[in-house]
Amino acid sequence: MDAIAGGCYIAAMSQAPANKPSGAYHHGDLRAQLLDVAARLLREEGEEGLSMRRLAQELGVSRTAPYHHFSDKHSLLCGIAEEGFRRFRQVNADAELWNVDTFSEASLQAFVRRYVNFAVSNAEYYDLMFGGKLWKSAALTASLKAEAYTAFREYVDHFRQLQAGGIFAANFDPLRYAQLSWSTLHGMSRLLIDGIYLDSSTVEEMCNTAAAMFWRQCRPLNTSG
Amino acid sequence: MDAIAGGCYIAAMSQAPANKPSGAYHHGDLRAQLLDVAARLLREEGEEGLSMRRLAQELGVSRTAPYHHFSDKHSLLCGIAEEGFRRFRQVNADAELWNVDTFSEASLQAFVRRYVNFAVSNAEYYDLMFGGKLWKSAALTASLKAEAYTAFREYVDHFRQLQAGGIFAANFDPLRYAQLSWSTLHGMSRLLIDGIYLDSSTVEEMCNTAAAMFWRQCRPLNTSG
DNA sequence: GACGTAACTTGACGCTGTCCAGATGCCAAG
DNA sequence: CTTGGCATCTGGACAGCGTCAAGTTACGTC
Repeated sequence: MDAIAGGCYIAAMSQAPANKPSGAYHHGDLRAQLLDVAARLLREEGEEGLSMRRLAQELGVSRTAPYHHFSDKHSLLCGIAEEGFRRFRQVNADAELWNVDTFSEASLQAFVRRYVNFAVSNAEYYDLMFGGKLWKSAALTASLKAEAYTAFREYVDHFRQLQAGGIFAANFDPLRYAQLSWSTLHGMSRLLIDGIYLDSSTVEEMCNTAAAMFWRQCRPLNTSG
Repeated sequence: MDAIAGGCYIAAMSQAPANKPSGAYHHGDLRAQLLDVAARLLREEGEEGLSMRRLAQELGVSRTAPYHHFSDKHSLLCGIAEEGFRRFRQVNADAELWNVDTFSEASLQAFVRRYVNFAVSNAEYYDLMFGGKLWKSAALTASLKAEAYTAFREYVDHFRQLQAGGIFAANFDPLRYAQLSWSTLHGMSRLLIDGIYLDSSTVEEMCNTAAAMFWRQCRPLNTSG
């Protein structure tokens, strides 16, 4: 018992050691591992597969050890969501996609596919990032709130910049457009994740149809009234 | 105790008595009341406010009494969802809305508003009807499955009939269109319910924008290519 | 009045999140 | 080297959960 608990028997050095400001004491970066294993449990067995006790057991520590890194289960979930937003950045990140000069229906298509693909293949994060479980609780971690707002602001900003570039109709409202298109993306993702669209073979076609709809919606009308 | 539990002291006759095949024995239609109170608990305190034990206590019966009407908690939730679909019917029901001769952007507007309004003001039902909690479990009640598929088929059929009426573009795919528009409706509803769109004062405007987008999407293009 | 059966109760089991009081082991100051 | 402080970790305990098994009540029907 002493021999096991005593040393840093789990390699915490495989990644850059300067990455973790205060990890690697007894167990070796337990906090990061809690987040990882928790996400894995969520992915593999769903919401009910994750319990604080089992999480601890999975990592070979006592039931209450996780509480020294997360004040409660809610705060652990916030931590997972935060990690999700960190991964989510790359969906919005590709500057070329939102380039004013090259922006086209194909750009929208690529973006829609990216978004839905992220949501589906990171469902365990997506659920927490944009699900009522955390948001309805009204007690989001400050850092999580910041991540979330940043993500949405970036999304809206893309449309603002495109409009500033003059490629949208004059009465185009970037904020409204962002909300609406995000609703569609979110709805598609949710229905896919939740298994309500059983037939996921048509996902690509649906993404293209969505992109076509977005494209049509953001260009000037050909007829008036 | 005997006096209370003995008689049908709760009026089960206020509705048509033929409605319930096997209710009103000791407690007086416990099954229906379980569904009602469970929905109320969900509405008032969220998912975590509903437990089988508390539900029983709330109705003044023993912990396990509910298990004689629902085999487990999952099946109770299915029952609630089913009731939700029963209430949902009126959203799709208005035949005038889908009348081929009078169909217009205003019809879509009215429908979108109806859908979102139903979702938001029946959130406790909506969550179960279209949420992963039940659908991912892959063990839906047969009756619930039937209700759900009927609801979606009716929705798609509206668009099929409109296309048969010749008011859509020839290459218009009713199924794809139904999936996509439903995604948008579902996404808006979820974001509102989950408190991610904090500003619900712009809901009406968003609904109108969505209807405009749907309308634009289902009419023939003015330009080709 | 007797009986079958639906409705209900009580006790128990293992699980959960979390509080609490202590134990352990590292780092830095004396 | 010793000492103290502190982050980390531990085990016990408590209330609550879903649910199973066995027993009890009360009704409708013969």
